[in-house]
Amino acid sequence: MSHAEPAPRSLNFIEHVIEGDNASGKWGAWTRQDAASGQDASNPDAHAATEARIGKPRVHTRFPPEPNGYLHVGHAKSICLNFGLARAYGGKFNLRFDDTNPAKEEREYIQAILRDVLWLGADWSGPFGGGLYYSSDYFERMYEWTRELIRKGKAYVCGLTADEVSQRRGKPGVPATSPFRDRPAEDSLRLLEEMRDGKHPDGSMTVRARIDLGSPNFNLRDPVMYRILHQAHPHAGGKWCIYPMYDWAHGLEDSLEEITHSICTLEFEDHRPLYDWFIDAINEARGGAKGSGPGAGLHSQGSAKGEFGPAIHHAQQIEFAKLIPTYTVMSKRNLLKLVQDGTVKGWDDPRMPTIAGMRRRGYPAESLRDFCLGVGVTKADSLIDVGRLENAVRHTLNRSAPRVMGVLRPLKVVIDNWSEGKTDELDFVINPEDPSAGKRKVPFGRELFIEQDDFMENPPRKFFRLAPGQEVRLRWAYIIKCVGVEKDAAGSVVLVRCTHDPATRGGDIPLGPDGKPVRKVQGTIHWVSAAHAARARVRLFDRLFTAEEPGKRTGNALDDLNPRSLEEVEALVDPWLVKNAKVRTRTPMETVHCSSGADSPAAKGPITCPEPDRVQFERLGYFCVDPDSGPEFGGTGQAGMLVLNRTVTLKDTWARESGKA
RNA sequence: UGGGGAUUGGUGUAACGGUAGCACGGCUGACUCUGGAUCAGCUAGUCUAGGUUCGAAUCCUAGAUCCCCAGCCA
Repeated sequence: MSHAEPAPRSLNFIEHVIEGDNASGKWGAWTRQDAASGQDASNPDAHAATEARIGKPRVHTRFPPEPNGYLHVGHAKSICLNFGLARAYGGKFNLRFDDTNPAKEEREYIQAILRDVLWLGADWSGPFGGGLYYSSDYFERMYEWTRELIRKGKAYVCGLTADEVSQRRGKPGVPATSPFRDRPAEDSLRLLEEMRDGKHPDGSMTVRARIDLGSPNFNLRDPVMYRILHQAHPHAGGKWCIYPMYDWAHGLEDSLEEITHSICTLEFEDHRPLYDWFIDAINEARGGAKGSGPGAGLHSQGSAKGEFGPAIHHAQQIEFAKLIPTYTVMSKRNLLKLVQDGTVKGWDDPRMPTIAGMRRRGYPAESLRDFCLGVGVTKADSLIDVGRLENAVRHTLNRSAPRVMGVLRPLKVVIDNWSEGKTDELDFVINPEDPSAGKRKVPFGRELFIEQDDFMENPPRKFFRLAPGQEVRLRWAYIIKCVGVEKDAAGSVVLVRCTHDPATRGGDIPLGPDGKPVRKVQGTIHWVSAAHAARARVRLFDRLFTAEEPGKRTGNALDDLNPRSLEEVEALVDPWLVKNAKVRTRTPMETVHCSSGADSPAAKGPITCPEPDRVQFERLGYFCVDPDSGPEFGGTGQAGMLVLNRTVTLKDTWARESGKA
């Protein structure tokens, strides 16, 4: 063992389960037919992945969002996990809308979710994609299965109202009750049909599973399978007025899609016995092997066996702890409230922890993926320092973002020994981390602006910036020396007079006879030329909440809102931005394989996504173009207006140190 | 009080009876035309009490603490 082997990445507990399943052959192997279904056949990469898949152990995951809001960073973790597993094991990943409750769901959310999932790179019809599905496309089958369970004596139509069910729920040790539990199957079958036909009002009756009214697990106390809801559905339209409950539907969806590993969050752990019960109940008196392996799924054509047909597929559910970052709220209820209250300007407000918000804020998809990968997967509740997400963003952007100079809070500087009207063109390194990015020119003149923070009349020790009598380097320009200040009536410095050293053009200090620089200048500050600078409206964001865990104190997260989460300043920026920066419209994917064909909102055209250009303002942070900018910047705002978002600051050890003092 | 989960440095996460490791943060220092980046070093941990064992984060017993569940939400 003389040479170092690259350490294999340690597996998380879900990967251990999968590797165990693969070793034992639990889920069988991909067949030729199975391996390609759900994918875009015209994609050559998909074809290659399909060929590679045939014969390998099946790993099929899914991400099942309800379209009742925008996706947030917690969903991003689930997407990365599920898609990442499919890719790592050469399997497939489905996107499935869990659209069982039309009261809360909207088409706008469907579109937003498609955009966000694709933006993150979880391409459901690409090489590792299994297609796009809607639970509502399965309603007919679920209805048939419901009839089957009634016929088997495992379900019944219950005439209790919601309040009555609640009153009769029982307590630990005290069983629930229902007077309708022994209703004859023929009666239930007839009532179910009437429910479907719209003959009964909302809330008047439900279909319930006959399981165990005394179970210590309340999910098993005859849970509701169907409720009446006379409401149009964003995907199914007006076809239904009864809708399946999530608990009844979810395992069936996984079954139909032949999902192997159904990954969800911890709160569904004690629903698992219910899902298992439903599948077992359907498989009772059916043929074929129960419990595992492909059954009567969407893509297989198993021959009918047993009274009710072949056994259906039974996915394995695995639960993990959801992602909770500090200083943010994750519940859709709270996020929706922020939007409806007008606390933020919409689901994609850059302060929101939504994927759309983070994209608009300037976070690259790659950073989100790195972050999600980095936090790991376990069953232990964990609070993730949101600074970790910000670090991931800095890490990506440091390598990729072009540098530019801009002054947020301008202070005027006049170079006394620079002649009026004279302009110099200086070389500016576009990205020191990426020499291939090259150089460009930046204009310099007699009047400049620097950052107010970069000048102090009475500086503390170790203030390596501009101060009376002190020298500083202007980035890529000249060494200047402060020779005087002018103040307004209130005594504030409004203008700094300096001289420049012509021998330091480009920012280099001349070398002495010994080959060493003749003097040392500690500080370098950024600047813009007053005659050339462009104006920009810059939005500076702070955390939306002031508490690590919003709502921990009072129970209401909104009590911890940060009243100063947004500040807007008029900045002066490098004119280069005006010609080069914009919000670009990307088309992440042209074709979409979908269970419901041309009826799907997704099938109505390519999915487009705004992707803002990002830059680093040297010494300040990363910024991106906001769509509130004018049309010339790819936005929808007032013509000529450039609006920038501060994505994240640079690490600032000076601010921390000087703050301590 | 019934049921279901969880507990390893400040934070996140490995180790599956055999040297408690990694990442982030923090602290030093080097380097630097961004007080950025980069590089090097340091820092600090098995919830508690018993038990089994040559050996326990890991197995057993008892306890503590935290999270989830009693929607016709998902």
